[in-house]
Amino acid sequence: MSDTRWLDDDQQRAWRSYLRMQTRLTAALNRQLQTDSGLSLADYEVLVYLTDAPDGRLRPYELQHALDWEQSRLSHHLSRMQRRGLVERQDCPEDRRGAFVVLTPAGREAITNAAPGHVEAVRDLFFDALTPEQVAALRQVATQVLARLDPASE
Amino acid sequence: MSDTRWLDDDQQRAWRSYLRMQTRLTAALNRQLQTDSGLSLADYEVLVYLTDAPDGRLRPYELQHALDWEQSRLSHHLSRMQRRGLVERQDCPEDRRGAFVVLTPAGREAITNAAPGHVEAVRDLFFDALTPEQVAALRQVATQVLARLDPASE
DNA sequence: CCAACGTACATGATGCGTCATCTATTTCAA
DNA sequence: TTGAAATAGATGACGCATCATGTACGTTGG
Repeated sequence: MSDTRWLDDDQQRAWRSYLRMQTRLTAALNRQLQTDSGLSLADYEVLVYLTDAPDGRLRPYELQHALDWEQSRLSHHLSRMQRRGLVERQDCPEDRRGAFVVLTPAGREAITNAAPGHVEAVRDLFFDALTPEQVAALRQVATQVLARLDPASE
Repeated sequence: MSDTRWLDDDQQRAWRSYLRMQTRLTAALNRQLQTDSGLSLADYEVLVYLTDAPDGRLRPYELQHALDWEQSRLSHHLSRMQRRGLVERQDCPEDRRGAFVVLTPAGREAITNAAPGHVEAVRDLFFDALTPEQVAALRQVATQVLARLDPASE
């Protein structure tokens, strides 16, 4: 109840463009990964962090913070990846509540095979369409919006 | 097999920032809409287009092109919205394969109630974080990436 | 010491999105 | 005109994401 301040035409157009880019770009990247490697974007990100970890092994909560995912999303996702043989779960002796997620050889192979094509696609569809200045500007935009979303991030 | 050209550090950082903004921003907007109005972002977009149509009525394929959705996504989504009483389906006499989607009074009420809060959130989380120049730059970025994704768009 | 509280993780339900596939109708060309 | 192809739409299966909740273990203050 009150006079809502609507978006002006420029803002509307910018917003719609942004939404459309987002939808299409992630769809395209997902499709590329899926058809070329049988992985989803989410799989890919999980595997990246595991690959960079010592022994390909992390506590789920570490992964969760690195990915900025909800806890239950990660848990469900790890279950599916485990079912497909990409990761394993191990008990954690130091904290009996906890666990470890470990990259399996199949998981390591999957990310190794997937990475070149995915990077290629990101470059082709995104970076090659933009100037370095635009990339820098976009990064700045993202940073400011993130600060707005989560004032406590840093 | 060959020397993949990886992303440099700036590109990596920009890419991660972008992905994180995307995830968090849509999550925040979805949550706002959901808790304040019981609608999802997808519901909202469907209702917007229906509201702007004569008699609140469109052929599904028109809606599909306007939204830039896959056909089956729309069909499933309309089924869910129909189940909740937000829209109805009607037969189309001119093309017996086809149909109409019509806004119900409940649907019209839902979008009317939801719009101010949603616009407010978009403004607050997005536009208020950015300068007009940044908004223009982002729009340009989206346009270029979209052109890259779909050379035949226009 | 132990009760209260916090943390690590799992699970079931449900909505969302894609793919593959199916049906019905229209269109178009030989 | 008729058969092939294109178009409009629905549906089932399945992976993805969130919310609510549950369980087990650690931590801490009295």
